[in-house]
Amino acid sequence: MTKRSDCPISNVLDIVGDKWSLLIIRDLMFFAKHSYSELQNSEEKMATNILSSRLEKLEKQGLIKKLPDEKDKRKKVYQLTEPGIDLMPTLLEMILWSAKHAPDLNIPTQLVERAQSDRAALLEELMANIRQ
Amino acid sequence: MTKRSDCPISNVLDIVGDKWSLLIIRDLMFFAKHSYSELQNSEEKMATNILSSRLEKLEKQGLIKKLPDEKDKRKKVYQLTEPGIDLMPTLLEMILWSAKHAPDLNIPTQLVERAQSDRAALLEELMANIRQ
DNA sequence: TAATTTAACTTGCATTTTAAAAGTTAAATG
DNA sequence: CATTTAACTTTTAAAATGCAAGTTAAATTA
Repeated sequence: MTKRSDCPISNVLDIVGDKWSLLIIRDLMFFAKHSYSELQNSEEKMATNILSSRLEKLEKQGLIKKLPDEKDKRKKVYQLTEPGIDLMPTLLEMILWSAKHAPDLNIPTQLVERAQSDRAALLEELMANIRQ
Repeated sequence: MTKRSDCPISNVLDIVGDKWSLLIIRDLMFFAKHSYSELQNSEEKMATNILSSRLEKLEKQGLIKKLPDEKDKRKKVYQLTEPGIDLMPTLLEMILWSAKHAPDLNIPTQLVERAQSDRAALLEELMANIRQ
């Protein structure tokens, strides 16, 4: 999406403001999915053409990078970049919002409790963990 | 949008995961816009039919409420509900992301600095301010 | 008080995006 | 060597979006 304004929120939405991009980020972030087929098999079952176009956009925007898989030449490895990893706080806040307002969902309770008691350290830990 | 999974992130995206909804929330939150025409005139210039359908959806989801304007009977007043106000931390994180990764935009510097030094209190203040 | 303007929409239609299904290509496996 | 797997691409239909114009009720102006 082309830039609509100089607003910082609008800017984020121009990059990941659709139904699917943040679910790809989620899968890379919380579920350690790194291949096309793993991403394709996530619970929400996104169409392959959409997955393909979103990966391309996210790569172009610098949120992920795509590397050849050394073990299996058919495969590609998708990884978060630093800007991608920096979306962690935003995603965490979405989880917390749902924990509060849609408590019937699959809420990662441990994470929520830790976020309430020890937010900064939790984030550091989660993000460091992805970088490793 | 119909519910795609029990994931808390997916849940938020089902509600506000499009190009426009969070800009409406932003305008109610940071720019004290409360009428249709004010929302319509925001920098990004959303089409009136889209604005109309998003307001309807946000109201149905309980993030905003629509009240008659007592002073001008032609007008409606749009207000954030508590669930809507609770999106503040998510929007703040988006601002912080852009402050870090797209520093050429219109970044509210005061807010960013305060978020870094005093996040919890800042959020309480901003949210209380909307409730008033 | 009649004419005009304003606010909040709705409608119609063209364009763009998304979704679903099937097809392609290269590499790995049996 | 045949089959399967992985990562796509293509096709076509359906849905969402964008733009322009139209509607209705209330307020303002002449």
